[in-house]
This record gives sequence, C-alpha cells and structure tokens, in this order.
Amino acid sequence: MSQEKKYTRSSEISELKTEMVIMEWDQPQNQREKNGNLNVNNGGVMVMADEQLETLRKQIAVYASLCEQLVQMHNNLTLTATGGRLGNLYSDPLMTPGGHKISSRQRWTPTAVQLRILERIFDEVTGTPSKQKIREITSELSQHGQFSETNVYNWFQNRRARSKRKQAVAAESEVETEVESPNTKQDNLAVPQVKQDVCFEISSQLHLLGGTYKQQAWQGE
Amino acid sequence: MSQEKKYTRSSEISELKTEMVIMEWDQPQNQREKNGNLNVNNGGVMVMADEQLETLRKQIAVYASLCEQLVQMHNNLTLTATGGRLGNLYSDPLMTPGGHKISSRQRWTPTAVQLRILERIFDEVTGTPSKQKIREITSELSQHGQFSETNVYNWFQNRRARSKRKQAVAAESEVETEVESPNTKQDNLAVPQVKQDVCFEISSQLHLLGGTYKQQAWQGE
DNA sequence: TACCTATGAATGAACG
DNA sequence: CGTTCATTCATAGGTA
Repeated sequence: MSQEKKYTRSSEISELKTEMVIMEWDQPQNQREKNGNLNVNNGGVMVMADEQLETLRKQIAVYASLCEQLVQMHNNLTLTATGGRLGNLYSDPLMTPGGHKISSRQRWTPTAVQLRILERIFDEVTGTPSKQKIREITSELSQHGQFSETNVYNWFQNRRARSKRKQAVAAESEVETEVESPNTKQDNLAVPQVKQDVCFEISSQLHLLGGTYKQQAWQGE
Repeated sequence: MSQEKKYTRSSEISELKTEMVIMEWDQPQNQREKNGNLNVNNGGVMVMADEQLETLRKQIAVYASLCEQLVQMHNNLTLTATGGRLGNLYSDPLMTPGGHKISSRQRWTPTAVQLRILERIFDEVTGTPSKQKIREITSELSQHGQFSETNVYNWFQNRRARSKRKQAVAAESEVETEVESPNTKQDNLAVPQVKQDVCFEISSQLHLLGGTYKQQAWQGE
C-alpha cells in the first residue's frame, strides 16, 4: 500500500520581500569601485567605514535570511515538483468500497515552464483563447508534460474569470469609506491576490541588494 | 501502517538552520556596541575595518551568488507552477524600529462574533451566498474586524464543502462498515526525499559563509 | 518538541 | 462567460 502523496509546495516567499529591506549605500558608485581602501584615504570619511560595515552586516543578514528561506522552500518544493505528474505515479483506481467516489480524476497541475508560457500567452491574447490557439499551446506545452487541451482551455477560463473578479473586488474595496479610517492602505490581512511571479519579486530584491559585487545574471528575459 | 517518515515541515530544515549559526566577529560585542566609531579611534585597528569590509563584501558576494542559484533552482522547479500556491504576498509587516512586529498577517481567523453571524447567515441562505450577499456580510462583519470579501467567500465555500463532505462520509459509513479506515482519507505521507542533494550543497556553502550577523529574523519570535 | 486537527486559501474542473 | 464544486495545500492552535 504505497500511496504517494505530493506534499510540498510552499509559499513562504511572501516573507522574503518583507525582510528584504534594501538599504542605501552611503557611497556613490565610483567610491565603491576602489573598495580596497575606500574609506581610509579620505580624511574625515573614516566614520563611513563604520557605517558601511554596519550596512554590510545588515545586508549579509538579509542575505542569510533569504538564503535560508530559499533553501527551505527548495526543500519543500523539491520533493515532487520537477515535472508534470499527470501521467505517472499514482495508483488510484478510483474505486472505493461501497461508495460511488468515481470521477476522482487527478487534476492537472501546470509546471513552472508551462505556467510561464501560459501567462505570457494570456497576456498577449485579448480575451478569447480561441480553439486554434489552444491547440497550438497544447502542443507547445506538451513537451513539458502530459495534458490535454481541455486543461489549457480551463486554465484560460479560470484565469480570465479570476482576474476579473480580483479586479472587481479591488475596485470595490477601493471605495472610500468616509467614516472609516482616513487611508489605512493596510488592507492586508487576507487580500493576497496579485499572485504574480513571486520568484520575480525575489529576483528583484536580490538584484537590488546585490549591488556590491554581483551584477545581474538571471534577471534577463 | 505508518510509513517510515513523517514529513514535518521544519524538521528537515532544522539542520540547515543549525548550520546558519552566527559567526563570531573578530570584535567583541562591546566593541560592536559603540558602532559609531569603533574602528577609527583605535590607532592601528583601522586596517581591520578595511579587511572586514573586504570580508563582508565577499560574503555578500557569495550570498548573492547563492541566492541567485537558489532562485534559479526554484524557478526551474516549481516556483509559480506546480502548486501555484506561492502567491501569498501579504502587505508589509509593519516592523517598528523598537522591535515590535504586528503579527496578524497571514490567515484570517474569524472572531467569535463574526463566526456567529456567518453561521447564522449560512443557515439562512439556501446554499448560494451570492456576491451581493457577500458584500453585505462583509460590510456587516467589518465592524468587528478587518477583512476582505474574499474571506467571506472562502468561508462559505469551505463551509458548504465541509458540510457536504461530512454528510457524505456519514452516510457512507452508515450504510457499510467496511474494513477501511473511515476516520479520514489522510493516510498519505510518502515523503520522497530525493533531490535533497542540491539543497545540501547550498547549505554547505551557506554554513561555510557563516551567519555573520544574522540572528533570527523571520522564524518568528 | 513533534504530531494532529481544523480551517482558511488556491485552483482545476464543471455547471448554467 | 460567470459562478460553483471538489480537492488539495498550508497554517494556526491544541495536545501529548
């Protein structure tokens, strides 16, 4: 009785950005260039070294935290994330004793690659997936996993609908409640949404942070 | 019945975290205290600042690289894909300089009052909350706490689903007392730990780097 | 400290 | 197309 379960998945990234409080460098770029001895040859700038030190430490702290969390996420995700699992391991003959629990089809879960492509296309298309297009997309994405056109269709439908709903809700909540707090732009607490490319955010943060040595590498695309 | 491993969200990572121990600085704490000018008033210690700076920068560089890799891996694996559950960006945590953090980001938890009202309404409605209704409910409950309509929506959804499920399960077990486990369909736990190696490497690097400055940040209080 | 339960949230699929 | 259902994930809180 080996029942496979696919845990993992995690969304701890949300915290990352909160921690990533990028701090400014007190020194301009040119100063940073000669990082071998930038703060000692300047008469009274010595104090700066100290500040910088502090800053650097903080940066490192942030980085450390970041890495830690990333590792965590990776740990969680790694377990079963790699590819589509639509047609692979999971032996569930949809047969329950006594009950009629049929139709227990496992739902398709797009992989990262697939999702990215889908979103891109979603962005391109104005509002109708168009059957023809769906076929193409399916073919395209089929290389990264097995699934049917119906999945794509559904995906677009859902995507559209939810997008709209989110917008509506946002707009609605935007209505000013005069008696209420002036502008508590703090409507968090359960209005996540926005679910964009989280990784992208991380990337941004990283790239912002890492002005010291590293430049950019993955930020491309 | 039980498999070999239990899958705990944080236990696997525990070792990683242990490696992220704070690394001692060549300076004692008291020195760090007066970080306003710790390395300038000491005749020959100035160089140290420089060295330290250099070291710190290197650390940052390494961290940056690590993060980069991590993000890359994450991107490849599942980031926004497999689970898609990763879109949890909540709003800023509002961290006060004093060290106070306003918890209450994350999951909305209905208060007693809210719950009562919700249940009452749930009982009234035949089974379709209807968006309009949700709006009202939200408005009404907003007096007892801040939350969005989505919460209400979700609440009803979950409520109904759960209700149904319970009923179904009850009916099923009522008709037949099978040998299966009627309590819960939660006999999962397979825990395929496979690709851990990657993380392992990274963790090694991280640990090499040392924590430097980091202490606890996100792991919560 | 570790597991379990309850439940809020996310999302693929289906219904009208 | 908009709305609802069903399933699963992830987390807060309780318990041993």
